[in-house]
Amino acid sequence: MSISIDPSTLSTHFDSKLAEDKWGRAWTDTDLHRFDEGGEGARYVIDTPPPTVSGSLHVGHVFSYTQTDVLARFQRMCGRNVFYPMGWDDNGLPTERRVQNYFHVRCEPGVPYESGLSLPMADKAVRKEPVRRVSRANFIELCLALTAEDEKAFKGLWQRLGLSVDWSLEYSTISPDSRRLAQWSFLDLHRRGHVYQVEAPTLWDVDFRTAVAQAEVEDRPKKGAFHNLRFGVEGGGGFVIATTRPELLAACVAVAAHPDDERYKELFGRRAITPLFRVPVPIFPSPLVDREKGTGILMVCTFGDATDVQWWREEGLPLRQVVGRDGRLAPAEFGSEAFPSLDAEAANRYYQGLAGRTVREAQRAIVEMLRDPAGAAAGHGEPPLAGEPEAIEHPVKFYEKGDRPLEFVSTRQWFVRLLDRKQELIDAGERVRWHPDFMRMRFRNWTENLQLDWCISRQRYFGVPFPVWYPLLEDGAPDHSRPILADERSLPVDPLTDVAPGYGESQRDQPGGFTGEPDIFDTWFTSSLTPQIATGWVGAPERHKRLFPMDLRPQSHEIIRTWAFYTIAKAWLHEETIPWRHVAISGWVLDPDRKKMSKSKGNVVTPMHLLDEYGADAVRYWSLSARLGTDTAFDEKVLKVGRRLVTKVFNASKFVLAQSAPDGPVVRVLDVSFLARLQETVERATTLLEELDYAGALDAIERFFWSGFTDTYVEMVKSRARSETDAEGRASAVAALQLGLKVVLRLLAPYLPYVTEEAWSWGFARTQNAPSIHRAAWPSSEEFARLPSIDGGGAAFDASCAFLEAVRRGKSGAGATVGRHLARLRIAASPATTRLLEPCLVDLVAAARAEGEVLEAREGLEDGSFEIIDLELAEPRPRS
RNA sequence: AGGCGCGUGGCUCAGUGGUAGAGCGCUUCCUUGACACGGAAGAGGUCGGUGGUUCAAUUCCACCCGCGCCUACCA
Repeated sequence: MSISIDPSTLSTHFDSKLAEDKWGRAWTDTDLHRFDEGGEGARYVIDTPPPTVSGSLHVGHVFSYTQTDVLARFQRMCGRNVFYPMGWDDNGLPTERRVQNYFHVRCEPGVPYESGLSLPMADKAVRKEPVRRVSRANFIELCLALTAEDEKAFKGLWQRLGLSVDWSLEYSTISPDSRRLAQWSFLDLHRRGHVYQVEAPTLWDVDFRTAVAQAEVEDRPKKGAFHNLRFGVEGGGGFVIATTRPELLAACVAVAAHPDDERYKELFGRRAITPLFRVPVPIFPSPLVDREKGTGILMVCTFGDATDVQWWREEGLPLRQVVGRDGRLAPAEFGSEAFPSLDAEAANRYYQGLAGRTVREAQRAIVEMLRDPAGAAAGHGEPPLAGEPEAIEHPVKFYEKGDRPLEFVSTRQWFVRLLDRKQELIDAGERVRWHPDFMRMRFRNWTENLQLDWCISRQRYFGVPFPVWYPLLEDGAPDHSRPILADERSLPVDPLTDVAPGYGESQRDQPGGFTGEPDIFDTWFTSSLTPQIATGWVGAPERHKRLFPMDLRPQSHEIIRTWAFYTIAKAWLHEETIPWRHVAISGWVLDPDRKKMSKSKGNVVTPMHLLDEYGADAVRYWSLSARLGTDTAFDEKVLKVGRRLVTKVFNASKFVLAQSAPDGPVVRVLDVSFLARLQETVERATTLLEELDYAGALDAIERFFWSGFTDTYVEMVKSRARSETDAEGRASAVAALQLGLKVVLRLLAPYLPYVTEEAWSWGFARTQNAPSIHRAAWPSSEEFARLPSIDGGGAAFDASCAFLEAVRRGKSGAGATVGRHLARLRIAASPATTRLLEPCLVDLVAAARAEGEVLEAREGLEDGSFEIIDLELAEPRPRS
């Protein structure tokens, strides 16, 4: 059944805003993207990345999320029952920091709860006041309130973009369901023996005052200096060590040099004496020492770096923790058992000038002390500082969201044991298909280099609490060796308000009673469960079984070591499986100078004005023309190209559907040949999309739409589609045009959902019995099956295009426009090409605006090439 | 330092063992009956460098240079 619309009833231009509003609402009202829970057919299950709702949106969000959406839409049109949820990762430090700044507050657990506290955004005046201290419960309420706001903004953007998310599957990582699953995960890992707690040196951020995991650590180049310090040796003599951290001298517990280093060999086994504090420490050999670095001999402290921690363990060294959790030097009593000294009085005098100071301040202070000869290890002689500090630049470990270097601080933390499962995790990573494939290396590389088990406890507030209490001994100290775990039926629990099993509230924090674990989980401990949260997992085991492992995990490459890694680890530890079969890694959006966009650089592009200016379809086009895994410089030109394509789809649809003819089969060679090329495009695009190469598919579709359909075929059959004399030819042309459009619109639908839906609604929605193009079937070869067969397939169409091109070139060379009529036209082609074009010639002559016999065979010409023998313009026709 | 990726017209990016592609920008031209939020034609590249394999290399291999990222590097 062919369609004929009156184009004058349609607007001249496509109004993207109107369409977005109209169709966005229609899709919501009809539950168009709803996953069919009871559906028996093939499913396609997506583990959508829950964005951190930090309040700020940028084009990077648009970019990667659209790349997922196009795959979801493709799969849905292929008839799969698509499970496409959206989550919000709302808990964690970024949120806490945003809430602190937004309301100008700090969480202070000791402060009493203020019922009904709600604060406005802090203005300038408020910011000048001292920070407002609020209780933990109030702080959490503020976090929840602000993230709810932020989530609204994100959801608005997603809907405007046309993400075909099933919003009934929306979740957040702080919701009661997520808390329950995260706590259940902890209990399960505990049951399986995968978690442990230990008091041990841990990477510690002194500003956030929390432990952090290896995955959240990054190195930053920092200026520092080698300080050469003279150490004494018991029984006389001395040597010079080099250190970048002289402020840790009081924490020195040993001295080490390379076992083969002739300079220091005779020192091994003897004891060194530190300057200022005059602490005797062992001198031991270690192959880990680099003879070339510094002076080749170094001091071992509590703790300057990871090697110090290693030596502390291996050599059984004592603990002298001088850097406190707040980043200041803690009090120390020299002459005590922990801090021995040959001259305790002098040591304490020196240390008094350091205690309470920050690490930076302490370094400045101690360097001055070290210039005093009285500080020498022997109590006299040369000053401990040999020469001036030598400035160097070296990498320093920072928490990725922190501002001051991390310290190793010995604290009690919970860990998930991973180091003994490296190989299993690497193998699991190999069983997942990575797109592009080389991203697999990132995962492998990271896993192989893993140094520490996963520290999952954070000394923070807005997050999922550990479902754990501890008994209090008679002296009131908690007994961490006997944690009381929550009953899994009681989850989620908050041990700070819920009572430990077997106790009464009156026993909280009383000797002989219990105390709640105040720590919360690392955010990744919960976000690594997004597949399980989305499926329902323990609460819905049957559903979980149906949906897990999932099909697709889209994400960006910088979080392979966190999100992908932890998610694979969790799935392995809990169920000995992989969480998903495919991972699609999106690239970054870079600024036009190819620099990473970041708030601190101030080069972030926000998306809303782009949607207003170019329309959602054009913005999607920009996102979808970038290949997976490839970083893309933001370029507004591509948005313009997208908008041009949208316009073209709109106009071409209008034209095609305005043609009318009685129903009839496609019979003409040109029409069949055109459709043969289209069919190839369908096959190619389908193959590429199945391989997640949406950008390659778009390229193929767009190229055909533009140069095969609108620039050429439409022009070739314009005349016949309106013919008053050739009824059969007219029917064939209109049928082919409409079939072509019907196919092309569906090919473009996942990319440009709004304009294709609009055009679809003009007729195909009715004739195809598919009210929405997004639930219409993806084009397949079957639709081309009833066409007559012709020799050469698309060859006649290709030759026709080349013919038209030659004519246009000729006209342009003669200074005429495409539409100019020709008084005379003679073109030569090879005999084979002439034969091939014979059945198409009527159309081509009409399209050329010529008359009569125009094509003649000539030996010696290459097949498919044309030579203009004669071309004479007709007199310009006056406009009627 | 190791690994991975990238280097193609002014710009953004495709692509391929056999004559180099698109869009933008640029030049010239056009309000033709879907479309000026359009259209036609044209100029513009020794495909980072050097070797090698091959009848043939921009494509495969080796080395080098430049850029980016990941990992390691706090004495």
